[in-house]
Amino acid sequence: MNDVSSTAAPESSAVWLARAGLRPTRQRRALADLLLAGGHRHLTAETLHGEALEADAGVSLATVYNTLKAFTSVGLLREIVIEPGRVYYDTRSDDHPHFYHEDDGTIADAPVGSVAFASLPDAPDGMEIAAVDVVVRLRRQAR
Amino acid sequence: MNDVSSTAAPESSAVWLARAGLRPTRQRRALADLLLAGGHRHLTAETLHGEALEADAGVSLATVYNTLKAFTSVGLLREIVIEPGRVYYDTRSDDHPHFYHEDDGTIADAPVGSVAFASLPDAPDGMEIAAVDVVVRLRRQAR
DNA sequence: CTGTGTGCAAACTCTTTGCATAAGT
DNA sequence: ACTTATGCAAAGAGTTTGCACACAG
Repeated sequence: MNDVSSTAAPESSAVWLARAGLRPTRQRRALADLLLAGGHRHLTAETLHGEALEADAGVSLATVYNTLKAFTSVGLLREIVIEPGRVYYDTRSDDHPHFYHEDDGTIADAPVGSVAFASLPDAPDGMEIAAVDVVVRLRRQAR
Repeated sequence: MNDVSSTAAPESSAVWLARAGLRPTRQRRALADLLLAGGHRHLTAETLHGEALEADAGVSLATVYNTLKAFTSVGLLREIVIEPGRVYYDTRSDDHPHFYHEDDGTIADAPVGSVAFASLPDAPDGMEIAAVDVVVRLRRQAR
């Protein structure tokens, strides 16, 4: 199924962690491997913990939370807040739009370049725009 | 300041409720009055409950939650999800962009028309775009 | 009257935290 | 060795829910 070993990895989890100045503990490497596997992903702490369990990574839920926060704070991940009471993490950390399927609560990247701004607001005095979150909410077409 | 009167006087909470087919109970009228006062607003259940207490409206927190949900489901309000674990309600229920001040967690409407899309993604097959949430995250300018 | 809305408190979900143990440098 | 990370379980925040009573139509 999903072989996590270094065959196709664009970059090893060790490098990924080292670059961010994070200690490459077993758990972090395991989580990083899971995160890096299969391209860009959107997942919750619970989801990742579930995957870690399946992969016999031996990582506690608390550590998953800690690690996701750590990864986010060094710019490796990005938080996505769409549903109340649930935080998604995106392995793509740049500013890009998302589809949100209201029916099943899943998140997906919108096609690259599909959202373009004709204009953006000026930031108020002394402020600057840190990011522009765009969520395209989708629902099943009424027919 | 903020000119609330578009053409007519701010409509009464009773009318507002009736139009939506909601029973005008004392609590709902009180909450609607608070919501309609002072133009468009962004608030949380806790905030509104606090205001209700100050106004001696005699409304429980549970009822505030129920009422906000009820108002939202009939299109009177709109949910805004920006911070994990906290839901904001917007008295403006149309699709419009927001400023989010990361420093203090406050929300404001971005100037009308300040955000315009040059392009929007096509909805996947069988789907349609229900809304496009745009949040411009602001932070204090680095100097 | 009849049914819907309200209030209280307990329950729930997701997330965070304290502290002892284990692992990295 | 010394420091930082991990794991467990308990605490915390925000929100939801069950049930008895009150009120609107």
